[in-house]
Amino acid sequence: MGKDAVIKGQISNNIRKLRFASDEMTQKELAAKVGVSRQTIVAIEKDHYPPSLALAFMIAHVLGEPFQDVFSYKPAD
Amino acid sequence: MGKDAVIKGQISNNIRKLRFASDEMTQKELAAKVGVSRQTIVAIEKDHYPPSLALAFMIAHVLGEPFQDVFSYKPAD
DNA sequence: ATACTAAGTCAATTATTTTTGACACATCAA
DNA sequence: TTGATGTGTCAAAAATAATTGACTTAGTAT
Repeated sequence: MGKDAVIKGQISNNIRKLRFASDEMTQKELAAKVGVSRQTIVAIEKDHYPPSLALAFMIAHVLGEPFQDVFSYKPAD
Repeated sequence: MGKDAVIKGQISNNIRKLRFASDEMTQKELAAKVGVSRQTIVAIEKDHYPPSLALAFMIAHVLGEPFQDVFSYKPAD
């Protein structure tokens, strides 16, 4: 019931950094390229909730970075 | 409306193989270790739907394999 | 034959992710 | 000032992931 999703372990991402590294790509452009709404990109960048696995893969692909350079996971235990 | 999820690009996984490689771990055991139901593991192994990003990370972690050795993505374009 | 384990399936429900549309705010250019 | 762009936020709805419980099938053991 919390506003933000709680995960076992912690997922983080570098989308924002990599977006700027990738010719200053805007949220809107990234959203269009991966086929989701701009709000979805905002939410993911700000860790309001994690992307689906498919979306995570597409984002890494569009940013031209290996998956593990975009998303990382730190186990709880 | 389709029974199985359709993704842009193709996600596949080696959970089943790695489960056996990991001391013949059963679906039930894997489910318990990652904290989901057995049916969820069945569904993911059989590609009925993809796991959430968090679950994907936890599965890789429990199987003791790098993420990219468990899940792979083949872009549509 | 009976029982147990592993795996698969189905339906119905709950939880989470994603969408749309609207609005706000700051920066920059005309 | 006016307009455009980039970002952030909210609420309601739609789509998808995950749950529970029940049932089936195959293999293997007692």
